[in-house]
Amino acid sequence: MNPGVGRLIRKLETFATLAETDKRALAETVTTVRRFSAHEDLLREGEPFDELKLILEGLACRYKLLPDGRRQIVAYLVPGDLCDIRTFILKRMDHSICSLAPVEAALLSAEGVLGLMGRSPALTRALWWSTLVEEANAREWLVNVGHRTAFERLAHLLCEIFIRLRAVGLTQDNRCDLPLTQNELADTLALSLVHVNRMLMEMRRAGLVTFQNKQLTIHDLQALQSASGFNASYLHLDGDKH
Amino acid sequence: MNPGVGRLIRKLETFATLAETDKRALAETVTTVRRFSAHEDLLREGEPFDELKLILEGLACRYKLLPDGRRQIVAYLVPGDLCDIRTFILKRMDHSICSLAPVEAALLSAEGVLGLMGRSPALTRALWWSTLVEEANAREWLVNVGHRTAFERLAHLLCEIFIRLRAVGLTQDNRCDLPLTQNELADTLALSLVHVNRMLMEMRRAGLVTFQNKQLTIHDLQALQSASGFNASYLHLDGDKH
DNA sequence: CGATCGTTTGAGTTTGATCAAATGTGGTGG
DNA sequence: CCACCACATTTGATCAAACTCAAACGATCG
Repeated sequence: MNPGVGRLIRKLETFATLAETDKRALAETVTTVRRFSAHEDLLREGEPFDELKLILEGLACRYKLLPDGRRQIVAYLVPGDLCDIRTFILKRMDHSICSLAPVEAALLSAEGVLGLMGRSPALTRALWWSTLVEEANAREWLVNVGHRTAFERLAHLLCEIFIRLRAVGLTQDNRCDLPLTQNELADTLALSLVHVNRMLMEMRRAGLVTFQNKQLTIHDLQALQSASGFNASYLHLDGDKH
Repeated sequence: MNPGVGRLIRKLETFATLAETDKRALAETVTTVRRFSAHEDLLREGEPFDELKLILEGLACRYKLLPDGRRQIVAYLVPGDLCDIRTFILKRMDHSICSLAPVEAALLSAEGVLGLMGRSPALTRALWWSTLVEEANAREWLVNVGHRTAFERLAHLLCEIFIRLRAVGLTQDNRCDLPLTQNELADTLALSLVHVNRMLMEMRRAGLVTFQNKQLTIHDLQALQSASGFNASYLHLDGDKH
């Protein structure tokens, strides 16, 4: 079985202990692994589905387009995240998903996962949990965009990204790969590209953060957190375990 | 059984047909009905729980406080909405819930609902669905606050509120009671009170909307929708039915 | 070695915030 | 019924954060 599924299972197990049989069965729903290049849509608004995508490697985002062509990125997807579990329930996506860097995704049989959910309430609840964590994330972003200054907003986002990547083992010390452009940060934070750039420079000058060549280095996480009012609890990385 | 539960059941049934026994059992989890006055917390961040609250009457909101005391309202709750179903899963609330007007809420036995969910996968999925609709709502608000002008933002919010209230039968023609202050609109839209007032006046002058004495009158819903780029699909009021 | 994409810098503008004060309204108690 | 108070709305004036436009600079790549 593909080892990438392990990240998903590990994530779900921060919430609930799953039976060995469930874990094995989940891993067996993987049909193929597919690669996407950067800036390719993994899933488009309103599209049908017969498979679920699980991010194994790379970085992707959920986004919404406005009539005038501007884009709001509403979430990031890191390895271990499921793209479209909500299509089981909602029938149509109200947003699209796009790779930011090359992505490797496992395709899970929708039928298989549905069947599994029918047999395992524990798994169902674990998947429900994962969507609630995303909801909490969206709410925090709303606060971020609504009530924080540009500097705080950016600092908050960088804290979040770093800590999420650290949780899945994708950081080294105080650094991580972050295949984003300043433009994409702007689309996330609802700021202009120019202003994002200025805030990044300010952070660099202040010795807080360096973001260059797709590498993010956080020189003082503590300071960055308090500068942005960051509190990781909304990420639910520790225990919601019952 | 309390008739107010009917609104919840009707809402859940836009998603899935529920068995008669499930519906009856759900209604029977109601232990009491409790009244809250305006501006009273129904549920505070981090609080324990042993009951679920279902809004029967009135208006409430989810909100988050910032260290500096400013407040972001992140959702409204109307009759038929459950306050805290996510505490089953998340264990701790990462936000609080407060009444905006006097509220009547049914208290459901948490134990009872949990038991019911254990026996009825259909109900579990219906409740999951209801949380996903809230997530979609939060994402749309993120777009609203991030990318729309003050005028559009306010127009969009008024469309949403009106259409949600209409869906639960709480409008008369083009009017509805809306027990909100301009200050609360400001906390929702991440605008200043003064600016919300100016936008409201502008809408009134344009003959689009009147909002006075806690009464909202939408003179031209069509125009208001197109002025704000409103598209109701994120509310999932029609069919996600399988 | 252009070409393309991303970053950086400067100058001027605008949206919406802040501060301050007037006006309106509803409720309470004398 | 009136005086008063608290709260909500309205208006004006000033200010600042972030935007837009424009252009230069720097990498990376075929």
